[in-house]
Amino acid sequence: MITRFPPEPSGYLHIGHAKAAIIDEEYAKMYNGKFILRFDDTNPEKAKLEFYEAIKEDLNWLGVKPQIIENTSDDIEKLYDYARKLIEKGLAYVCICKPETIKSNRIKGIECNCRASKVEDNLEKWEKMFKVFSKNEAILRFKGDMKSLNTAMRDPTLFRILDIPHPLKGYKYRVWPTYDFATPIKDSLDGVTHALRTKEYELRDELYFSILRALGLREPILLEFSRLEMKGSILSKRKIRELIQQGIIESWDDPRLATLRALRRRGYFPEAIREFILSIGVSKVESEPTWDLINSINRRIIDAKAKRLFFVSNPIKVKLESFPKERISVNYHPDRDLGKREIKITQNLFFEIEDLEKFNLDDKFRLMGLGNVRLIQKEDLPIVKFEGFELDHRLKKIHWVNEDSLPFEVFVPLNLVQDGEINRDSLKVIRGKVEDSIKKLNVGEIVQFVRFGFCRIEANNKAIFAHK
RNA sequence: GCUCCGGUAGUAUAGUCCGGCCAAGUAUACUGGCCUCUCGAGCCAGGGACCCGGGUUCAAAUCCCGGCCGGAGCACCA
Repeated sequence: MITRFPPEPSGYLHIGHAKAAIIDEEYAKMYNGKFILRFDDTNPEKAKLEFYEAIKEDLNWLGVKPQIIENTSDDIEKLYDYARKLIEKGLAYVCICKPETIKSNRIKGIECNCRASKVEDNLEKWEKMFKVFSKNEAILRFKGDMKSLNTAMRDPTLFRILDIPHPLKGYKYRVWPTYDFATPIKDSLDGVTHALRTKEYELRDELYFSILRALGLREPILLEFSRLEMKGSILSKRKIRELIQQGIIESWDDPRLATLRALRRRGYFPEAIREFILSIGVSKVESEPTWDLINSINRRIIDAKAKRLFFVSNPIKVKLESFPKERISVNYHPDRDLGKREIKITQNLFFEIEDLEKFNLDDKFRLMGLGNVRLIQKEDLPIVKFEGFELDHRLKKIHWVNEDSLPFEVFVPLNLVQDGEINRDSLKVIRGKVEDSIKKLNVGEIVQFVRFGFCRIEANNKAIFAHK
């Protein structure tokens, strides 16, 4: 079994691409086959050099490892040969009608005069496409069926003229094949046995096989699956570009997006993405999974690895009285041995104001890792008095930081789409103080801020929230 | 509009091809309880679904017909 993942190098990969790539790879693995990464770079107007590398990087991070990496643009000459064969067989013709005419004829199901021209004329015009004609003056079309109910069969375009440099080939070619022509031939030539693609291509199956049959080439098995949508997210390249232009989001790795780069920034593990994709499966059912599904998988994976740290939002200064020790030692994890950190007990501590407000004067509660305290003054500078170390499960427990704690920001991505509308306020910034042991951790580490959630450290003063 | 493809709990899926073991399994979410130095994890329990209508059959989530709803395609993009 040989499968292939054919992204166009015109943007960053998102979780929808991950679905295709992972399914392709898993199928090949299951049958001890091969998996090909093919850059579908037949449109020099869209392909950009940076994306070839970016896509490889992202796939590598995802843990998807192709055995073969190739570009459709490496085989343009072969595709020219097949085009010529088709013309010689009278199965393709050069159309010199105006684009508008072609369009309206297609809608009406009318054949144009070019379709009736002789093979020799077509061959001559085909040659002229390389030198004489310019863009929009001539295209090579497949002789399908202008009356077919399947509009993909109404003499689709096989080659068009594009006078723009290609990121890999420069000005070497100006006649470029379309997806509809390049894909079946490449698949067949590459030995692809099972070509998987998303549902919106279903109507093109007939064309795919017609081209292969016309050329006498081996026919792979075509399989389609539904496109992945995520609740509250935007995957469309076009729409993301608009959002960036409008300044609503910052970049392609904005944590509100579902690009692989964004997921990585938030602390999603590749294993979680894979498990999630496999749980979704390959059916044609249109579904819109919620983030809960992937979050719970990711949580299971990172729960064991994430150090627990105290981050206090909306801090309020509170005086601590009668504490007998100068420093305490607190484990990084409740049940895994991830080490511990020393915390200096300063005269004043900081609590979350929301926590403090819930307590009444004389209430007893516990400062996690430190001990039990009683609130003996609530106004002005609140004061708590130490009352002992012994654990009492009935006591409410809160987290806290000391005076050496550092200013810190957590970026919390919310749904970018809410009730069908773009939510402009979808990136919440929560400011607060974090214990200074954050300095010992590395950028990229996943932590759990106690009673807050899992976050990935982005800098020594900033983290991005993944999920609860 | 025409054509094609879908429709199982709130969400995502298993089961549909080859009808019976499905008074429908699992995950997630939710609710309650236990446990816990986190609002995290873990454990236990609970409610919750076969789009509708006909037909075939001893038997239908599964096969057939009709309808309804949803999505996609109709480019010199992929």
